[in-house]
Amino acid sequence: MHGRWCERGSGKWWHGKFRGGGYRITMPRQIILQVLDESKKHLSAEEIYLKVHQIYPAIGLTTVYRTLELLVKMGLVFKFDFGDGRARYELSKDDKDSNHHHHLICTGCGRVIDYDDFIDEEIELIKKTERELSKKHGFKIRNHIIQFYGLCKECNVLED
Amino acid sequence: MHGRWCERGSGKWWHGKFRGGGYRITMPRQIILQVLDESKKHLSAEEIYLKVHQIYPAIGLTTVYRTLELLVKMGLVFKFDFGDGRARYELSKDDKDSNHHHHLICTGCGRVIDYDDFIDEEIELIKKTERELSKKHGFKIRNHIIQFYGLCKECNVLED
DNA sequence: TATATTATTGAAAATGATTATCAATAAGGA
DNA sequence: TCCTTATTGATAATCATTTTCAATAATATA
Repeated sequence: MHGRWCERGSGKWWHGKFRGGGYRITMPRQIILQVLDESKKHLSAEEIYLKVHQIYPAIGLTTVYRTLELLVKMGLVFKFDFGDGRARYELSKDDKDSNHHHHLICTGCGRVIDYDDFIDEEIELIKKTERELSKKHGFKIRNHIIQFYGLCKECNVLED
Repeated sequence: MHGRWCERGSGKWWHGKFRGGGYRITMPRQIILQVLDESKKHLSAEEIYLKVHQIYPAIGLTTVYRTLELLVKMGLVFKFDFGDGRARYELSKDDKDSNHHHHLICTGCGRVIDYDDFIDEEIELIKKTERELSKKHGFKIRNHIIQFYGLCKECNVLED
């Protein structure tokens, strides 16, 4: 259960981040976050717009883009690119690495497979690498992308 | 030394791949590959076009795009996206993992740092992961992207 | 080597995702 | 409730990448 998007008073986990940044809590922003929260998949701006539009038709595509940009800047949302010309967005609740995953992309048909059955090793290594890079280059690392590219079973057959 | 792009007879390492695929070896393609070969950095289509244009002004931007697309399809070139709205291209000579590297990207100013001083573990783990994914999902993995996102030293200071 | 076939090319137009503009609206503080 | 100003939505503008199509040039063939 995710709770109603319109709960009074209490406010959502992200309300503080908004207020702290001087950003207002508006209907479009609430709905866009709701949509992102309810769909675990990486949606394109247009897909988000369509879902948002079903809940609250008055919201325009421009606002969706603007809000996503803001959310990315705030670190609440992560923006991916799978090479098909449109960006994908995903809520980046880094609470205990839940729902975190990497991607396996078929360059033949564009299919994207999420995988999250990392070996613990992988997570350990990422953390270690982050620490090293952070130290060496003075970066404050916030996120990472790991994507493997190749041909899926079907596309493999068609190949040469 | 890279040799002249126009060597006779002998032909370049990629001639076979072209002939085998039924693709013709043309001047634009030779020059584009030359430019990619001489510049180790990830260039955008426009940047490639400008360099190509200096060598052989008759080549148009369209051809650059088309050729890059072909090279990517053939697996000779790899296409990256750093989130600034334009794709980057890099020769993917997978000869002994030379020149292979990962990226560290500043979401503040867009700066991109390559790093290739992997921990041995890192390479091992990637290979292992590739094997596992390959087996589990039936993919024939050809390449991967690993990118860390964060704020560089300068942008870090400006932040909140 | 000359010729036929057809992949490739370049210029210009089209596309499609994303961004800027600007007047109207609504959040949140006073 | 009123005021200030962030936010919004419709439209137009951008800008990277694709498509179109007639002209050209790389190979195969004679």
